[in-house]
Amino acid sequence: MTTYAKPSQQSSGHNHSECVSEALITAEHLCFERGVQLTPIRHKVLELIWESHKAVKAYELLDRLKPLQQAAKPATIYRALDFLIEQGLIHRVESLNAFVGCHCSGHQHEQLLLICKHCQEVEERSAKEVMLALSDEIKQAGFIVHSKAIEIHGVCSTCQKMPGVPGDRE
Amino acid sequence: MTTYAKPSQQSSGHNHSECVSEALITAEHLCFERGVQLTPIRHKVLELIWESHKAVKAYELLDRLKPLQQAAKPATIYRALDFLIEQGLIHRVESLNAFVGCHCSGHQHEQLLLICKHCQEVEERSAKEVMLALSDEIKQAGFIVHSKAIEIHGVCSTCQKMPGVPGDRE
DNA sequence: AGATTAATGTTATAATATAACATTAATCCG
DNA sequence: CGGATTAATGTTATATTATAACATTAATCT
Ligand SMILES: [Zn+2]
Ligand SMILES: [Zn+2]
Ligand SMILES: [Zn+2]
Ligand SMILES: [Zn+2]
Repeated sequence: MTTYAKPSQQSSGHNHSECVSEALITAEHLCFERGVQLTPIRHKVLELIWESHKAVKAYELLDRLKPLQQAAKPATIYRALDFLIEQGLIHRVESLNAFVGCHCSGHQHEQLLLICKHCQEVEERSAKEVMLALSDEIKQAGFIVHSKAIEIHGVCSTCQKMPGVPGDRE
Repeated sequence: MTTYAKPSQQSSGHNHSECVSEALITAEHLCFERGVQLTPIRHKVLELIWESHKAVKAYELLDRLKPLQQAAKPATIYRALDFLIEQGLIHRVESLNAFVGCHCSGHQHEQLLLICKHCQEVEERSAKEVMLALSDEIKQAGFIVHSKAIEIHGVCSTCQKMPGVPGDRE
C-alpha cells in the first residue's frame, strides 16, 4: 500500500488544503507579475512539495511526478527546483538535502527553519531579532552576504506533547 | 613532516602551521581526557582538514589520505569524520557537504560560519548576541533544540580588497 | 588466556546531483 | 505571418556524496 498518497494533515491543526491552494495562487500571481513561466511541470512540483509541511527529497518528488509526467528524469526535478528556489517559492533545507514550501513567498528573504526530527515538519519563522543581531555580527566581520541558512534541528512543540516522544536525543 | 599540496597560507595573515599544531595538540589532549582514541587515521584526517581554513570534501580527504593509508576507502573517511564531529573537533558545513576544523574545540557548541565563495575559507564566530536572540526565538516557538546550523555565504573582508572580486553576485 | 568491545578492512550499492547535447515550445521582431 | 532567438523540456550518461553489511584485526577487560 502506498503511504505517501495522503500526507499527515496534522500540521498545527490548520486547514492544509486551503494552505496549499493559497500558496499555489500566490505563486501563480507572482510568476505572472514577474513575467516568468510557472509551467505545468513547475506547478506540479510546487504542488507536490506543498503536500505537507515536511521537507521532501528530490527523488521522492521524482517518484511522485513520474506517474503524471512520463518523461520525468532527475534533471526534470532539479530544473523545476532551481526555478522555484530562484523565485523564492520554496527553500532548500541544506542540512537535509531536501526542499520545503515557502510561506512568505517573496524574493530572497531571510529564513529560520525549525526542523522536527520526529514529524519532519519544517516551521519557517521570520525571527526579526535574530536577523538583526545576525546582520550586526556580519557587519562587524566585514563580510558581504549573499545568502543565509539558519537551520535548527530538534523536536517541535506538537511532537513534545505526544506520548513516547521525549525531547532529548534517542 | 609531510607538506604536500601547499594550501594557501593567506588566512587572515596568521601563522597557520602554529594554528594547526595548536589544534592538533588540543585535540590530542581532549581525546586523552575523554578516554577516546585519536587513532593515527583520525589524527591524519584531522590534520588534512586543518591544512587550510577552507571547507574540504570527504572524497578530497580520501584522495589525500590514500597515499598514506593504502587501504583507505570512503568508509575510512566517513568514520573518521563521524568521530571528529562527535568530539567537536570539526564542523560539517551543511550547505557545502564539506568539513572544516573547529577552533573552539570543545563539545557541541554553537557555531556561526561565514563562508567565502571566493577563497572558500570558513570563519567561525561565536556570535553571542545572535545565539541569545536565537535561543529566545526558539523558546518562543516551544521547540527543543538538538543542533543548530547557521551558515552565511558571501565574500570575506580579505577577498573584498582584492582586485576583480566584487562583493556582488557574478 | 579468553571474552568483549572498538576500530578498520572490504565489497557493494544507495542517494544526491550535474553535464552535455537533442528536441520542442514560446517569444520576439521584421 | 515566418524566420530567428530564447526558454523549456527530453534524453543519456556520469559525477558526487554517503551508507550498508559483513569480515578481520586491535585494544581492553576480567
Ligand atoms: Zn499547511
Ligand atoms: Zn514534530
Ligand atoms: Zn590557521
Ligand atoms: Zn574570501
